[in-house]
Amino acid sequence: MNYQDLANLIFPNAKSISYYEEKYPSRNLPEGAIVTRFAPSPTGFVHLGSLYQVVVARKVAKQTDGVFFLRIEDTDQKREVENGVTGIIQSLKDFGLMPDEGMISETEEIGNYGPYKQSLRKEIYQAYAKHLIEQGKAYPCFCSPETLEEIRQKQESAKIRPGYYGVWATCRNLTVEEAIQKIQNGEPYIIRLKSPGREDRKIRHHDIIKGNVEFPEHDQDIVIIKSDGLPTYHFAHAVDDHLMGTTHVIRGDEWLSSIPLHLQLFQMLEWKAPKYAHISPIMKEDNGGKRKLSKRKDPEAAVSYYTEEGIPREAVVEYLMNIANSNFESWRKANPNASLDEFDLQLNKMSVSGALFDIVKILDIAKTVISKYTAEQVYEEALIWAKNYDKELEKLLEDKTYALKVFGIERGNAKPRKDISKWSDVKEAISYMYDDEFFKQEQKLEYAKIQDKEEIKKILSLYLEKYFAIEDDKQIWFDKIKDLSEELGYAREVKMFKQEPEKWPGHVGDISTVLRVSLTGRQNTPDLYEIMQVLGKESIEKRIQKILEK
RNA sequence: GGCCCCUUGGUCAAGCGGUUAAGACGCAGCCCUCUCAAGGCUGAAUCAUGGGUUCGAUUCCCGUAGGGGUCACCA
Repeated sequence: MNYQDLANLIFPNAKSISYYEEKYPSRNLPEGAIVTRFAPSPTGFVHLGSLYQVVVARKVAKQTDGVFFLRIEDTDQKREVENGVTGIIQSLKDFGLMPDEGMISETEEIGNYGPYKQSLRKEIYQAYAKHLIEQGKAYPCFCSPETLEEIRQKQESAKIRPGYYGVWATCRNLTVEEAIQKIQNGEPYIIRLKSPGREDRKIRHHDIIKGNVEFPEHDQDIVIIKSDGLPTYHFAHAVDDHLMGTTHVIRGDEWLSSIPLHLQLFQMLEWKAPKYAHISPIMKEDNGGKRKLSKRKDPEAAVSYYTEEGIPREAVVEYLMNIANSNFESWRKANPNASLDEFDLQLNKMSVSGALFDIVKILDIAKTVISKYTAEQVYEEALIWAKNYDKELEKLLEDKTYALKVFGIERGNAKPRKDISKWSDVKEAISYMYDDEFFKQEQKLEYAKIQDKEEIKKILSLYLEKYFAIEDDKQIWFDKIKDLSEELGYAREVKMFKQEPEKWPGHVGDISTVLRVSLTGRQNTPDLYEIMQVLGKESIEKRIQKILEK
């Protein structure tokens, strides 16, 4: 009886590993091409931190003519969520971050290195587990969860390192005969790695982001195949990333401490280990302290939050690029309209410590992003958002021709307006451009310097009678406002007024404010001339008339 | 608790033994032919702490404190 017999007894039907090595040959890619992946559990939920990993991983793959693929890690059936894969793929699609290879729907996939869903790869893992058993590098363990718990308690009370290792790993010393006997007796078991590591020795490793790190060798006999026959994360990682030709494992830094184990796994399987880049988490301020952005506590942790708020996805991606490489910001300033593809993202420039999440910064980026949109784009995006989240806005946008005029105000020029940072800002920003909405709130107009009702009426009626002509160009329009001011005894230039303020009751600005408030209900608006052009003669007269009548 | 990682303005950060310690967001002020957003200019604000090493430390080494991660048949 030898290891071979044991292996055959445990996995009688497993194929030889050479079958898989031939089936998945190494990729034929240009020198320096990076193969990366996103490997989430199918919970349907995509965390901002995951999106961050995707942005980074996909970018480095793309810029080296490599491959970015999506692998679903569903080896924990307890965590299985209905349509979990769909949710993930939808999020990637929303953000324009679809993978080159891997799962593309709940059941479909593309690429030659599949299946890309781990539960479908069961026999592959078993083949490799068998291979390890044959070499005496893995063994069946018959310890029950209760036994394991007892061991842990003994270790704890003795204040020694917990775990299944060294003298505590009783099953590693079972003879082949004993193991076979137990299996034939029907005792349940799992497969453990026979770790060759020693805790008193150190390993050194270079992580692309974290730099040089030193750890004790891994010496735990970790589980590689669970009682359900599926592999644990660690084993699946080694097998999959080897077979799928991953060159760079880019993942959250909660995995950093698994490095000794993962390196050991690759060594025992006699494979070249991939390079690792451990990304620092995105943090959140929590009364004084910092903590990881949390799915439970922070709505902004869910990628769906940005969709719901109407924050353009481009802005989120740009923000993430910003966190990834701080030189992105100056690149963007120098190349305001360049595609992200042109930016060269460097993994080794990524920060080693976690950045605090900054919604203000995202919003700042977002308003710049939106300012570059055409009126048509703003309309389309706002409408899509409105359909899902704001029926009133959807209704306002019904008249597309008019909406395009509204969105065209101060847009498309060299210094486009920057006052919308999310689609949920739109209704507030444009509502007064619609008569129905305007008249709803028109009764509570708040004027500024000039408050006197009669004076206001005087200004408005004179303007309407003598100075208002919709066909005026901007210069004439403004000159007329000045003339109006002068005729009413106000300073025609603000500067004149500032020099001798006692000489006048006010200046052009005060007069135009009266007009602005009367026409829009607000003291602050975009360019009044453009607003009036969009409003049109009829609406303007109606709005002013209403005030004069009161 | 063991092991590991981290620490520059309020926030993101550049820096890699000698600098007036960049830049961005935010904040304040000024300017910009009418308000606001934007833009331009100006300003306030930073090297956690104690020891070394060195002619000289933000930068290198050690300790301390603080923060984070990890110690499953979860990923």
